[in-house]
Amino acid sequence: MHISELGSLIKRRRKTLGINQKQLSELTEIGLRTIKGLEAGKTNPTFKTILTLLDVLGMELMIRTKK
Amino acid sequence: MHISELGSLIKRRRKTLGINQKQLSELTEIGLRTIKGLEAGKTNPTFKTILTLLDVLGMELMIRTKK
DNA sequence: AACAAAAGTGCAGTAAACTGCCTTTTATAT
DNA sequence: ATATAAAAGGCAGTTTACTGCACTTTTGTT
Repeated sequence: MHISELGSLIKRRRKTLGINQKQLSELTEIGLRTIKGLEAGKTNPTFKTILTLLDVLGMELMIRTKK
Repeated sequence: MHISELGSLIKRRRKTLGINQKQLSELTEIGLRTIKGLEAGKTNPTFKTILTLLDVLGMELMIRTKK
C-alpha cells in the first residue's frame, strides 16, 4: 500500500457508491480541494483525513504483523 | 482504529522487537521527536510516516470494505 | 542510594497538509 | 454542436506535522 494506491482505492470506492467528489466532501466535512489532491495521489494525507474518508465510505483500516 | 490506538500499537511492536525509540528513529530516518509524539498519541501523523514505521517494524496496513 | 539509559515535554523553525476561490479541462448529456 | 456537470489544477492563507535542541521525568541496573 502506498499513497497513489490509496487515492485510486478511495476514488474507486466513491464511484461504486455513486457519489461525486463534492458530495464526499460534504459528507466527510473534508475540503473538496483536499479530496481532489488525495485522489490524484498528489498529497500525503494525515491519518485523521484517511480515517474520516474510510468511515464515510464504509471501509476499515487494519494493521498487523507481516507473516 | 484511531490515533491513540496507532501509537500504542507501534509502541508495543517496537518493544516486542526489543528496540528503543532512538534506534527506531535511526532505522526509519524519522525524527526521534516525531516518534515520541506519535507513540504518545499527540500528533496526527501522515500516511508516509505511518507506512515507513510499519515497514521497518515488519507490519502491514490493509484497507477493505466493512462487511 | 547512585547512576545511566530511556522516555517524555517545551519551544521554535521549516515544510507541507488543508482549505477556499477561481479558472481550465474533461466527461456527459440533450 | 452546445450546454451542463464533474473533475483537475493554480494560487495564497492558515494550521499543523516534522524536526532538532535542550531540559525534566521515569525506569532500570548496579
